Amino acid sequence: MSYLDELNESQRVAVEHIYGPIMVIAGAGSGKTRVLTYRIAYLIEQGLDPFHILALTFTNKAAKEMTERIGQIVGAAEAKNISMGTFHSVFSKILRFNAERIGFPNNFTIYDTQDSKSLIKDIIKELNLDDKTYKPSMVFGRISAAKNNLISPEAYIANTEIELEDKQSRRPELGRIYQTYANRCLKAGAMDFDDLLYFTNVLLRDFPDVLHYYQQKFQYILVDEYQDTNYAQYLIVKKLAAAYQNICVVGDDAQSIYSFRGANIENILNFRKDYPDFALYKLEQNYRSTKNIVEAANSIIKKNKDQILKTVWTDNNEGSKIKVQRSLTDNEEGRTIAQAIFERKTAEGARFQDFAILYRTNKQSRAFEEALRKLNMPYKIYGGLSFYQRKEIKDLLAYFRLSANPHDEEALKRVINYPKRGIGKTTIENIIIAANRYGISMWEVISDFQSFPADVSAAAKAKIYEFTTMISSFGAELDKTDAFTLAERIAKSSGILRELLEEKDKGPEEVERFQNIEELLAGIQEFVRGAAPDAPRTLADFMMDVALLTDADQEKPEDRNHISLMTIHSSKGLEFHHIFIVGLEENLFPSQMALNSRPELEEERRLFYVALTRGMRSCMLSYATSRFTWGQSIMCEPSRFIDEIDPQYLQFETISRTANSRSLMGSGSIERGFTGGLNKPLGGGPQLRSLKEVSQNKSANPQQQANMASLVVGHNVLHEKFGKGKVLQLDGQGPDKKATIFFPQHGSKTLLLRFANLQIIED
DNA sequence: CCAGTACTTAGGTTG
DNA sequence: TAAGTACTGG
Repeated sequence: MSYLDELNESQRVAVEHIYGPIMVIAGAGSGKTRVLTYRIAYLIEQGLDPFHILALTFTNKAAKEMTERIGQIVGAAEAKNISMGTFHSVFSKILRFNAERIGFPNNFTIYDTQDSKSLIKDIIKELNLDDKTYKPSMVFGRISAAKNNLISPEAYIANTEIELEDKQSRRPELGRIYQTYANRCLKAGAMDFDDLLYFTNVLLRDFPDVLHYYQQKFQYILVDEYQDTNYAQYLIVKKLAAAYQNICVVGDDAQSIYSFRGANIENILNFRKDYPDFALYKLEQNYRSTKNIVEAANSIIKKNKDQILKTVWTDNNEGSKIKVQRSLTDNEEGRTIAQAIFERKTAEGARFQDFAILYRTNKQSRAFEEALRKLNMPYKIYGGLSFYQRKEIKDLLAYFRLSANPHDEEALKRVINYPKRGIGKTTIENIIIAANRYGISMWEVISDFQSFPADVSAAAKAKIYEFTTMISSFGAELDKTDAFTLAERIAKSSGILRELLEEKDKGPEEVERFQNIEELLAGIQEFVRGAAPDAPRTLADFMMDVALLTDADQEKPEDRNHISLMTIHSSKGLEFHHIFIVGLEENLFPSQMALNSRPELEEERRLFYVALTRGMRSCMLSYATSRFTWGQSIMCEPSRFIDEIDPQYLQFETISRTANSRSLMGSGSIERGFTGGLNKPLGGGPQLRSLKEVSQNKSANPQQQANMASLVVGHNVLHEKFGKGKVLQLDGQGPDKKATIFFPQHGSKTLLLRFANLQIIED
């Protein structure tokens, strides 16, 4: 089998060992995806029915990529039959098949986080609780944690330990909120993200025949990113694997970065207990990064106490050192990095997609966005507010949702008076009160005031009647009309399209909103077109997992020519030739909230490890000394993580040339040597001082080659003997790189940069 | 009931 | 800063 030759020894063993429980601990860049992919391909080539394979990934993107790669080996038709996807997407489908068993309609809605929080907020208000002690996001977090640990509302209330905990934090009503929330979701026929896992567990726990069915179906189970699974996920896998025990989990404890949403490293350790005769394989050879990057990353992860022993190494080149770049402000950081990318791209002929800017928080993207736009460089911001979370999209989707499931409370509240149709806040409140009193959904109240009297004026009732009639008429079309036709009709007759059309000439934002709606409709059209002619796709089909989609899923290969901007979290699993890890400041990265406990700080460190190991060839670390936060500029100290890297892998740059070079003797970037003494343990004050000393150190220790990497055609340079000149041409790579330079006094010269000792001059 | 305005308060990562 | 909320006057 040819593809097996592409594997190293440990990879190959992990692929060919197909029976029984196995765990693969895979270091960063060690070919983990390759092992998973080939393992599945191998299973199929051994004659195994793809229908019996369950492969769980962490992101939709990973699943899609894997399906494609497997398709290339065994054929797309076969690959399609594998149950592959995120926990959420795979099990939401299973839940739809079996929804009635657990009291849900099979067309249940999936509430996204926004929906959940908005409902919780309403509940807090309805229960007359103080919204400062009960902040929706905090309450949501508690409920989420409970579900991830499979604690039902009843169990939550009955649990004396939790009760005590909540009393001590002066939030004794959390249990009641949880119970109300769960009840309202049930009435609305809605599940939130955590419910998808929670109710899968309930389903497999309470219905042995269902469990048996899926145990037989999924005889071979693979789980990617096992270190990031939470208890609910762990238990699902454990139950499904119980019959055949053909389970393969792949993970890297050093890259566990999701404990905030319940991920549990214990799952890796538990594996040993659940399957005592398991086989353990370690993938330790890194194929992705330079020695410098691998070793720098090793030097930092070493500081963590909790980890499984492994030695990641590489055969790759030494590579250049990791540059540390200081800027004065966050905006200047943006310009500096944009400039650095521009220069490197020109010098090396790199492509835009070779670059990524990685940050801790989404809001940091702005400065880079602006700087890149000014330099006319294409970029794409991943994450942040996704397409499906935009207001106008959510509004239209709410109509779709209501058509499929009119009990969907959040959707109803969202659009019952949008566009404006004279149904006011009081009316809505009174409907909710009535619904709660009768223990039914809002929809049941408004569609039958006769049976369920509510304190609603006759005028309002008339308007509501129009509304319910409209929604019902949409609902009646669901099975008869294809998704696109119906979607378009809804957009029109709901009044949303008209509303947006009217506002269109107000400004560019309004235009964009309108275009977004058009884009959504176009997407639905494509969805319909992709269907087999005998099985037209309905809007309900489209809505099935739209809540689980993210923007990354839409990306097409042809529009990859851009610099990527994303959080480190979303960069997991990706790789780029050149990465820029920015905002390396205390209180930002590591995050302020993580400074209180060792485990949290270690998670931040793992996050930094993940960031570093995304880089294939080069890496730059950047920080600013001041940053705009909440409308004011605050001073920042460099992150402790910079100090924690063994300094032999680092190279310190001075202040960026964009804004400050002029004040520095009129000459551009000046390399300063690093004199050491930075490798002290934690503590901010002294760090800052020593970094300042470094940048003001006049006894230069030139690292000219690195500096010259940024040299581009058109630059003005200064030469010791020939004076000022202009770069006309660049040839050769690495140490052999040479430049043809025109010197007004001496004519054109071709010089090896290694020896030329040039300085770049601004303008 | 609605629209416009003044005021408050965030703070983080994802399916 | 920016978004979301509360209040006020029509």
